[in-house]
Amino acid sequence: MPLNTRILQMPHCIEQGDVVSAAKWCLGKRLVVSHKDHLYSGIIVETEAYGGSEDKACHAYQRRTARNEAMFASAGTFYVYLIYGMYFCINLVVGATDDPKAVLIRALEPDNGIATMRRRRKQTKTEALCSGPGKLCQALGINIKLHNQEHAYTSARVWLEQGIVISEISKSPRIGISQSTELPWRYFAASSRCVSSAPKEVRRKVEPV
DNA sequence: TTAATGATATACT
DNA sequence: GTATATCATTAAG
Repeated sequence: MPLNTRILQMPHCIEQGDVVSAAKWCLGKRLVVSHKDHLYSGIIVETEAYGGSEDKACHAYQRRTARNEAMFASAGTFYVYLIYGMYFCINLVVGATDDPKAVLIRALEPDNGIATMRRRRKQTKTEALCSGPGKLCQALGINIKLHNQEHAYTSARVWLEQGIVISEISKSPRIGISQSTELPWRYFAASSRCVSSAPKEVRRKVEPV
Protein backbone atom coordinates (compact mmCIF):
# COMPACT_ATOMS: atom_id res chain seq x y z
CA MET A 1 0.00 0.00 0.00
CA PRO A 2 1.25 3.52 -0.77
CA LEU A 3 2.70 5.43 2.14
CA ASN A 4 1.78 8.63 0.32
CA THR A 5 4.88 10.48 1.42
CA ARG A 6 6.17 12.58 -1.43
CA ILE A 7 9.93 12.99 -1.59
CA LEU A 8 10.70 16.70 -1.18
CA GLN A 9 14.46 16.61 -1.12
CA MET A 10 16.93 14.78 -3.32
CA PRO A 11 19.93 13.20 -1.59
CA HIS A 12 23.30 14.90 -1.77
CA CYS A 13 24.61 12.56 -4.47
CA ILE A 14 21.80 13.55 -6.84
CA GLU A 15 22.20 17.28 -6.20
CA GLN A 16 25.93 16.90 -6.83
CA GLY A 17 25.50 14.99 -10.09
CA ASP A 18 26.68 11.51 -9.10
CA VAL A 19 24.58 9.66 -11.70
CA VAL A 20 25.60 6.14 -10.65
CA SER A 21 24.58 6.71 -7.03
CA ALA A 22 21.43 8.40 -8.30
CA ALA A 23 20.49 5.35 -10.40
CA LYS A 24 20.85 3.10 -7.35
CA TRP A 25 18.95 5.53 -5.09
CA CYS A 26 15.93 5.45 -7.43
CA LEU A 27 15.48 1.69 -6.99
CA GLY A 28 12.63 1.00 -4.55
CA LYS A 29 11.10 4.49 -4.83
CA ARG A 30 7.51 4.84 -6.02
CA LEU A 31 6.81 6.74 -9.25
CA VAL A 32 3.31 8.24 -9.06
CA VAL A 33 1.23 9.81 -11.83
CA SER A 34 -2.02 11.64 -11.06
CA HIS A 35 -4.59 12.03 -13.81
CA LYS A 36 -8.20 13.11 -13.39
CA ASP A 37 -8.28 12.23 -9.67
CA HIS A 38 -6.82 8.78 -10.26
CA LEU A 39 -3.38 7.63 -9.15
CA TYR A 40 -1.18 5.32 -11.18
CA SER A 41 2.03 4.14 -9.62
CA GLY A 42 4.72 1.50 -9.36
CA ILE A 43 7.93 0.71 -7.51
CA ILE A 44 11.05 1.46 -9.56
CA VAL A 45 13.01 -1.76 -10.11
CA GLU A 46 15.32 -0.87 -13.02
CA THR A 47 17.28 2.28 -13.94
CA GLU A 48 20.16 3.48 -16.11
CA ALA A 49 22.57 6.38 -15.53
CA TYR A 50 23.27 8.93 -18.28
CA GLY A 51 25.57 11.92 -18.37
CA GLY A 52 29.11 12.96 -17.62
CA SER A 53 31.94 14.02 -19.87
CA GLU A 54 32.67 10.54 -21.32
CA ASP A 55 29.09 9.47 -21.96
CA LYS A 56 28.45 9.75 -25.69
CA ALA A 57 25.12 7.95 -25.29
CA CYS A 58 23.69 10.86 -23.32
CA HIS A 59 21.21 12.87 -25.37
CA ALA A 60 22.84 16.11 -24.25
CA TYR A 61 26.41 14.97 -25.03
CA GLN A 62 26.60 17.01 -28.24
CA ARG A 63 24.51 20.06 -27.58
CA ARG A 64 21.46 21.60 -26.00
CA THR A 65 18.34 21.16 -28.16
CA ALA A 66 14.61 21.61 -27.78
CA ARG A 67 14.27 17.90 -27.00
CA ASN A 68 16.89 17.66 -24.26
CA GLU A 69 16.17 21.06 -22.69
CA ALA A 70 14.78 19.48 -19.51
CA MET A 71 18.12 17.78 -18.77
CA PHE A 72 19.62 21.20 -18.11
CA ALA A 73 17.09 21.96 -15.37
CA SER A 74 17.64 21.33 -11.65
CA ALA A 75 17.81 17.93 -9.94
CA GLY A 76 14.35 16.44 -9.48
CA THR A 77 12.97 17.65 -12.80
CA PHE A 78 11.49 15.00 -15.11
CA TYR A 79 12.80 14.68 -18.67
CA VAL A 80 10.32 12.94 -21.02
CA TYR A 81 11.09 12.28 -24.69
CA LEU A 82 9.75 10.37 -27.66
CA ILE A 83 11.87 7.45 -28.86
CA TYR A 84 11.66 5.62 -32.20
CA GLY A 85 8.75 7.82 -33.11
CA MET A 86 6.26 5.94 -30.95
CA TYR A 87 7.25 5.45 -27.32
CA PHE A 88 7.94 7.81 -24.44
CA CYS A 89 10.72 7.43 -21.89
CA ILE A 90 10.94 9.21 -18.53
CA ASN A 91 14.11 10.29 -16.74
CA LEU A 92 14.84 11.95 -13.40
CA VAL A 93 17.25 14.85 -13.93
CA VAL A 94 20.38 14.77 -11.76
CA GLY A 95 23.02 17.41 -10.93
CA ALA A 96 23.08 21.19 -10.87
CA THR A 97 21.27 23.45 -13.34
CA ASP A 98 23.03 23.43 -16.74
CA ASP A 99 24.75 20.11 -15.93
CA PRO A 100 22.92 17.63 -18.20
CA LYS A 101 22.67 14.31 -16.37
CA ALA A 102 19.73 11.99 -15.76
CA VAL A 103 18.53 8.57 -14.63
CA LEU A 104 16.37 6.67 -17.12
CA ILE A 105 13.54 4.85 -15.35
CA ARG A 106 13.38 1.49 -17.16
CA ALA A 107 10.92 -0.67 -15.22
CA LEU A 108 8.36 -0.68 -12.38
CA GLU A 109 6.47 -3.19 -10.31
CA PRO A 110 2.90 -1.86 -10.73
CA ASP A 111 1.01 -1.15 -7.48
CA ASN A 112 -1.80 1.35 -8.19
CA GLY A 113 -4.27 1.55 -11.06
CA ILE A 114 -3.40 -1.86 -12.43
CA ALA A 115 -6.79 -2.39 -14.11
CA THR A 116 -6.30 0.79 -16.17
CA MET A 117 -2.71 -0.20 -16.97
CA ARG A 118 -3.94 -3.50 -18.37
CA ARG A 119 -6.39 -1.67 -20.62
CA ARG A 120 -3.82 0.87 -21.84
CA ARG A 121 -1.20 -1.79 -22.47
CA LYS A 122 -3.59 -4.42 -23.83
CA GLN A 123 -1.80 -6.86 -21.56
CA THR A 124 -3.12 -9.08 -18.80
CA LYS A 125 0.14 -10.24 -17.23
CA THR A 126 1.07 -7.86 -14.40
CA GLU A 127 4.81 -8.39 -14.87
CA ALA A 128 4.51 -7.25 -18.52
CA LEU A 129 2.75 -3.95 -17.78
CA CYS A 130 5.79 -1.84 -16.87
CA SER A 131 8.80 -4.02 -17.75
CA GLY A 132 10.48 -1.50 -20.08
CA PRO A 133 10.85 2.29 -20.42
CA GLY A 134 8.27 2.60 -23.21
CA LYS A 135 5.90 0.19 -21.51
CA LEU A 136 5.79 1.98 -18.18
CA CYS A 137 5.06 5.33 -19.80
CA GLN A 138 2.20 3.77 -21.72
CA ALA A 139 0.86 2.08 -18.57
CA LEU A 140 1.03 5.26 -16.44
CA GLY A 141 -0.11 7.59 -19.23
CA ILE A 142 3.15 9.58 -19.27
CA ASN A 143 3.72 11.90 -22.26
CA ILE A 144 5.74 14.97 -23.21
CA LYS A 145 2.85 17.40 -23.14
CA LEU A 146 1.81 16.64 -19.57
CA HIS A 147 5.00 15.53 -17.87
CA ASN A 148 8.16 16.90 -19.53
CA GLN A 149 9.90 19.48 -17.31
CA GLU A 150 7.52 18.86 -14.40
CA HIS A 151 9.34 18.85 -11.05
CA ALA A 152 9.02 16.02 -8.53
CA TYR A 153 8.67 18.41 -5.56
CA THR A 154 5.91 20.59 -6.96
CA SER A 155 4.08 18.85 -9.80
CA ALA A 156 0.42 17.93 -9.45
CA ARG A 157 0.89 15.31 -12.17
CA VAL A 158 4.02 13.28 -11.39
CA TRP A 159 6.23 12.78 -8.34
CA LEU A 160 8.25 10.28 -6.29
CA GLU A 161 7.33 8.70 -2.96
CA GLN A 162 9.21 6.64 -0.42
CA GLY A 163 8.68 3.01 -1.37
CA ILE A 164 10.50 -0.09 -0.24
CA VAL A 165 14.09 -1.08 0.48
CA ILE A 166 15.64 -3.23 -2.22
CA SER A 167 18.44 -5.25 -0.70
CA GLU A 168 19.80 -7.19 -3.65
CA ILE A 169 20.88 -5.04 -6.59
CA SER A 170 22.45 -6.27 -9.83
CA LYS A 171 24.18 -4.29 -12.55
CA SER A 172 24.89 -4.78 -16.25
CA PRO A 173 25.81 -2.79 -19.36
CA ARG A 174 23.08 -0.47 -20.58
CA ILE A 175 20.57 -1.69 -23.14
CA GLY A 176 20.06 -0.51 -26.71
CA ILE A 177 23.29 1.44 -27.13
CA SER A 178 25.62 0.83 -30.05
CA GLN A 179 27.53 4.02 -30.90
CA SER A 180 28.96 4.75 -27.50
CA THR A 181 31.46 2.75 -25.50
CA GLU A 182 29.24 0.72 -23.26
CA LEU A 183 29.23 1.40 -19.53
CA PRO A 184 27.94 -0.91 -16.74
CA TRP A 185 25.41 1.68 -15.67
CA ARG A 186 22.18 -0.33 -15.63
CA TYR A 187 20.93 -1.20 -12.13
CA PHE A 188 17.99 -3.40 -11.22
CA ALA A 189 16.35 -5.32 -8.39
CA ALA A 190 17.86 -8.81 -8.62
CA SER A 191 14.73 -10.65 -7.52
CA SER A 192 12.07 -8.71 -9.46
CA ARG A 193 10.21 -10.34 -12.33
CA CYS A 194 9.21 -6.93 -13.68
CA VAL A 195 12.58 -5.90 -15.15
CA SER A 196 12.97 -5.49 -18.91
CA SER A 197 14.18 -8.43 -20.97
CA ALA A 198 17.81 -7.83 -21.85
CA PRO A 199 19.56 -9.34 -24.87
CA LYS A 200 21.81 -12.34 -24.33
CA GLU A 201 25.14 -10.51 -24.38
CA VAL A 202 23.87 -8.13 -21.71
CA ARG A 203 22.57 -10.94 -19.51
CA ARG A 204 25.96 -12.64 -19.61
CA LYS A 205 27.50 -9.55 -18.03
CA VAL A 206 25.09 -9.20 -15.11
CA GLU A 207 26.80 -9.09 -11.73
CA PRO A 208 25.84 -8.27 -8.13
CA VAL A 209 26.53 -4.79 -6.76
C1' DT B 1 14.44 -19.47 -26.53
C1' DT B 2 16.58 -16.31 -29.80
C1' DA B 3 16.70 -13.39 -33.74
C1' DA B 4 14.81 -10.45 -37.50
C1' DT B 5 11.45 -6.83 -38.82
C1' DG B 6 8.46 -2.86 -39.14
C1' DA B 7 6.32 1.40 -37.14
C1' DT B 8 7.79 6.29 -37.03
C1' DA B 9 9.67 11.42 -34.71
C1' DT B 10 13.82 13.75 -33.78
C1' DA B 11 18.63 14.74 -34.49
C1' DC B 12 22.52 14.64 -37.14
C1' DT B 13 25.56 13.61 -41.77
C1' DG C 1 19.67 9.64 -45.94
C1' DT C 2 20.98 7.19 -41.44
C1' DA C 3 20.80 6.20 -36.52
C1' DT C 4 18.26 5.86 -32.27
C1' DA C 5 18.09 5.24 -24.25
C1' DT C 6 11.62 0.58 -27.95
C1' DC C 7 8.16 -2.88 -28.50
C1' DA C 8 5.06 -6.41 -30.63
C1' DT C 9 4.92 -9.66 -34.00
C1' DT C 10 6.74 -13.20 -36.68
C1' DA C 11 9.90 -16.78 -37.94
C1' DA C 12 13.31 -20.04 -37.04
C1' DG C 13 16.15 -23.25 -33.90
